[in-house]
Amino acid sequence: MKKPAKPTGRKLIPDDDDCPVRDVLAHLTSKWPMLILFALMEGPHRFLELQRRIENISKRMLTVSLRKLELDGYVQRTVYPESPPRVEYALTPLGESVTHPLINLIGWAQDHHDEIRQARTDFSEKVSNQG
Amino acid sequence: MKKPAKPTGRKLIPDDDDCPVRDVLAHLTSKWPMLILFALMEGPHRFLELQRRIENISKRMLTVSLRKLELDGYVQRTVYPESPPRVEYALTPLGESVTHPLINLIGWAQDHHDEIRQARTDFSEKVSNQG
DNA sequence: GTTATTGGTTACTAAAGGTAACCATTGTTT
DNA sequence: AAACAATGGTTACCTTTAGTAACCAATAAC
Repeated sequence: MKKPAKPTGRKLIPDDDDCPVRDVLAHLTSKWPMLILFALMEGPHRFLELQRRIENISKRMLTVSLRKLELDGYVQRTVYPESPPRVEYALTPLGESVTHPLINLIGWAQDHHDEIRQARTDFSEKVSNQG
Repeated sequence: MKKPAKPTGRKLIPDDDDCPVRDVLAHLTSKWPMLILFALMEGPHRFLELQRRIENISKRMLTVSLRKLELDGYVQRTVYPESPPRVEYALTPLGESVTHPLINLIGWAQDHHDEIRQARTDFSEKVSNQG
């Protein structure tokens, strides 16, 4: 059953699967994947190096996030058959490519962090004044 | 109890609350908030206009996402005391400002969407070949 | 033989995402 | 008058994701 035509405006995005916002960015821009990509910008890292580098990330979340980044082609995982095992994670060309728009966004966030925190304070005060 | 000094590398980010990635971007870049910001770039919208515009978003998710955007100062909510009620959502200057880095990111995602889907296919094949 | 290192996995709980039904108000249709 | 639609939500509920702590096998050092 097709959806009935909606009266107002046109669709913002054609379709769930074809929508880069939903399909690409939601994977990329959540908390841990972004921090992992930034760590890897400085060169390949081993698993526990990444964990030590990114405070407060658990092994599980690191594994899960790295797998997602590998799945989408941002990160290359290389296992060296040594003992204890050595596993290196490195950016692919696609991963390097995406760091540029992400760096812009990070820069914006740093520049406006105080402003956003002020907005949160103002909002709380406004709400409590209104009852 | 303070954490013992970690031996390898320095911290990527000083502290959870001071980290713009965790504090700013994770709020901003998830699926619905980004789509809402893009809709509002074309001008103020009413609640149900937004819902019709952004396919598959429920009223609850729209409310929740709009409240977050309002809290962080990206969106201004204005109630006109009419009946039936009229509520308009519009970008603040901060909200307009953040659209620029977000548009870059969207552009990247559109340009590389096929590449990412190919990477997913390749990864699935690689995994199934390895057993 | 206990400890530490490696790179994870498993079982579990807490939080967020998401749906369908409902609400009060007013205006329009029957 | 009764039913229906439109407004902008809220409530109760279920599902999916995020996140934690404990555990694992293999090897080397003490």
